[in-house]
Amino acid sequence: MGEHLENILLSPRQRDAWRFIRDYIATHGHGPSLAEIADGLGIRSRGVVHRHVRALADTGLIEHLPGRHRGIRLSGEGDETGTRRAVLPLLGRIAAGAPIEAIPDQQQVDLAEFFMGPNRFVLRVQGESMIEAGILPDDMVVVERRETARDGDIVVALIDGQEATLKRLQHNPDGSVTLFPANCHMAPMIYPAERVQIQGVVVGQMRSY
Amino acid sequence: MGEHLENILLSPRQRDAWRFIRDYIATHGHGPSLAEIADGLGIRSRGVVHRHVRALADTGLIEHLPGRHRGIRLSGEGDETGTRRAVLPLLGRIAAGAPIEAIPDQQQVDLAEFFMGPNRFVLRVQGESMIEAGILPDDMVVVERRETARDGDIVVALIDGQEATLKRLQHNPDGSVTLFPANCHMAPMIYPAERVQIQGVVVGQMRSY
DNA sequence: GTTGAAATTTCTCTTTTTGTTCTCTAAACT
DNA sequence: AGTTTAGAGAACAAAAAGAGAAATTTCAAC
Repeated sequence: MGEHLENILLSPRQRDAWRFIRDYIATHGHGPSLAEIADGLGIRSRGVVHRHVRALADTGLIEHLPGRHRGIRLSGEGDETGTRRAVLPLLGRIAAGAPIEAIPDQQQVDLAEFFMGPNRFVLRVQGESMIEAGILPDDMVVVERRETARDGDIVVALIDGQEATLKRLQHNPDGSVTLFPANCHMAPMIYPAERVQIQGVVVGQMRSY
Repeated sequence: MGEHLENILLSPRQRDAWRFIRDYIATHGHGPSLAEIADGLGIRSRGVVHRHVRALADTGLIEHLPGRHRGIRLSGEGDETGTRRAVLPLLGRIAAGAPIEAIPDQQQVDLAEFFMGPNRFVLRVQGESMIEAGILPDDMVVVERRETARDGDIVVALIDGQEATLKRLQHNPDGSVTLFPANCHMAPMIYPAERVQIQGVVVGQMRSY
């Protein structure tokens, strides 16, 4: 266990950098250059990035080999005692015709990366209106709070300020909107735009058996 | 020591602030700034918020690192480094007929609790064989490695040691097993037990839009 | 090896954001 | 009366973040 990472607190920007570095290493297999981090974060100055990197190294989150090109590595953070890093190995594709043990090159799926984001929340689904979109009763949907959505998005819509439903959205040329259920036994509903208030857009879905 | 008496010690406005901070950290992964809290509570003065925050810190509900930007974190949470707690607020049930903001008393969904467990891994789904069970192509399924399963379980099955598929399992009286696709365009398949090797049971499913 | 592009480090300076400390006001409650 | 809770707003201090440039080192091609 070693180092206590207790009293550290990353600033938002440092967290951005840390996220970028993690993703970069996961994708490329080696560390990013300062310029690449800068580019990834929309920073124009490598000096700024260097400051962030050093801050991250101070916390122990990364290992920083000074002077080396791409001298950034992730430092021992995988192996805590089975606690709650929401990470599962990704073994590959099912129906691919290979025994599972045989699949090499394990990636990892980070549930946090998969689902977390600003202004997101979870709703439990009631009813079968989206069943043909693979959203079953009692599933959980991850919703990002937003007031507008694009055609085809699955949205949480509030009708007349009263009834909240999960439907697929489409704007009509005449200004009205149509809410499509994904269920052939239910009819689409057309409303004037004023009566429909978008509360969020579905960005994820999960189910536990 | 005797500080679990939160509800008694907090003034109404302090409780508002406490709730806001909790939700903010849950969704954003880092603490709010005083201005953001002020905005969230409809307060125009950061000084007022500062007073509330300090009161909350005195009760021990939050930890307040003085001077630091966004230096608020939930006490007892040593993490918040880069390993975001995979936690989202659960707002309630959709199709329940209430505006989302109105739902009180937020629970939290911990993605780790939801999906993590021993011997679990993730597979990306290929093909439409389980589409009527709400498992679509490119979904991820969480599989728990197991060699036996019960009737009705969705299993990862290896046939003749060659082809891995996702099907619903049923044992037949004669010792054979039937693998049911959840797709009316595909036929169930019956195999002698020796040809079918269970590799795991689906315990979860997730999708990202 | 030598060389030169690419990368890292170290500066200084500026801007933006945030936190802290005031004083003053007002309502609600004892 | 006095006390508690709450808010507004101003003024200042400090932290965080960025720009840009110069100096230095690494590293790979030659």
